[in-house]
Amino acid sequence: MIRGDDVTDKPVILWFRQDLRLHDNPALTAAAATGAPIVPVYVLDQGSRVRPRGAASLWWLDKSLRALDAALRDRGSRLILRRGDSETELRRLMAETGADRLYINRQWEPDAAARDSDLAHALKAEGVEVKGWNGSNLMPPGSVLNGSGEPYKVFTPFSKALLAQWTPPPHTLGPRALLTPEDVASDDLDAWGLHPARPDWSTGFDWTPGEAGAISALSRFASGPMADYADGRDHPGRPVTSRLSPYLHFGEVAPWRAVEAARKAAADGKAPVAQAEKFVSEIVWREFSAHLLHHFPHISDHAFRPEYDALPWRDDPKGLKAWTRGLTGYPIVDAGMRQLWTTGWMHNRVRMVVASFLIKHLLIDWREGEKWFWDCLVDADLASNVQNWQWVAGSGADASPYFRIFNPITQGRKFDEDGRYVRRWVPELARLPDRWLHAPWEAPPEVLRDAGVRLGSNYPRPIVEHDAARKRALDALKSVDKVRRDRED
DNA sequence: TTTTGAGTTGTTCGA
DNA sequence: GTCGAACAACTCAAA
Repeated sequence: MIRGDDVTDKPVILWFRQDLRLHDNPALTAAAATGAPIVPVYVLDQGSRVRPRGAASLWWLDKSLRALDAALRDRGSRLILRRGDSETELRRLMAETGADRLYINRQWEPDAAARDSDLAHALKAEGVEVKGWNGSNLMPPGSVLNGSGEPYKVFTPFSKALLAQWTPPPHTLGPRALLTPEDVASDDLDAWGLHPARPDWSTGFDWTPGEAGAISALSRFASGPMADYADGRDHPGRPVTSRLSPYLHFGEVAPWRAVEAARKAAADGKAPVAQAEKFVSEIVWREFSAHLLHHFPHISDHAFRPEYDALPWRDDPKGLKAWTRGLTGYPIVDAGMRQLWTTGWMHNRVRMVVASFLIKHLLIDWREGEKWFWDCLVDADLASNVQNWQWVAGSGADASPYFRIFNPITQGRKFDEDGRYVRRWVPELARLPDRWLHAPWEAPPEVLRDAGVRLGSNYPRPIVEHDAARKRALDALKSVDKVRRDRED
């Protein structure tokens, strides 16, 4: 047989986006199976078609791209970096390399999906083969529907339906070797300046981005802390959460690997089934968020329940600033906001408390908080961020009822009962006895003095009073409820 | 079509 | 200190 100038020798472009891993990567597996040379590329596109990444997210991306490049080099390949408009850069790369195939793991966020769809149509019309796989979710968003063919709006039935339909995909190992053309130009990652300088605010970021870090975080979690997950996950001072969220966001581990690890730990007797399934349930919440954003794209910047967009939000720049800086005078809130700023992450329980405080105690639009989280979180994920903020606001699908207003004092006493969390992140209160730690303004003067706390001087007095703020929020939220009832009359 | 049961994470009040 | 009820009905999903 004469091969001649076989078209299969033209390279395949493997466009990495939120799938920065070599194992369990469907697009990579398919690309390797073609036997053709592969051009792995990441395009940094901070343009207008999708929401630009925030600063903490870019910090993570920087390290993750380095890890991916190193893993590819171990296999004789390397990561090609380009910056600019995705379509322009991919067309340029295809022209340079003669590639006529583009393989991707699909992105499900509506804006990214629309961009990809436009790109695929345009390229296909020019004879380019464009293929996509699902590499980021247990089930592709849009594929789980109720008996009437409608999207679920309640978590529990969604979860049951998803887990009933889902079957774990087989493992695929990353290829041992990848052939990549030598002469393809790449940007210099250092020149992208993704790591902060002047000042470097990331010195407290305690993370190992990349696939190896993801696998080790998962196995560490599954072999220990997961056994106490259902209860322990609520206590921010205990190291019981998986801390897998940024790895999942960037696709450094497939979510099905996390589910599999949980179930294997349960089968091996390392964790009770109920504890492992609680963790699986959190993975399914991630699915639910993606599913909701897919079906209801407007929720990225509007309430799922439209009447909530009419809430009489307060314009309060001083309150917002105090919240972002961790200077509200409520220790559990301040601890959370400082953990976020310092480490790029916040414990889930505390995320609810600080979100409830911003929305309900300060009556500030949830979108302000969502924006701040977007910029500060290494795990910033559009679907999850928006869904969770709307859950707290009460404006989302299957959301918290409007009269549920977290009491930051009670939450602190209940979930940070030994004060470990507050003392770590609000050191100026560290010497206060447990009894007063979550409400320092109630402490007798001599207790404050002995602990070195000077309210209004080295730690703020509460910027709002809980009872009054709670009543104000209830009134405002009732007015929303009235809007809805009036409209229905 | 109608009915029925259920619904992530809370707080406050009064007995 | 502990407990149940109220908060406020509503929407969803499935039988």
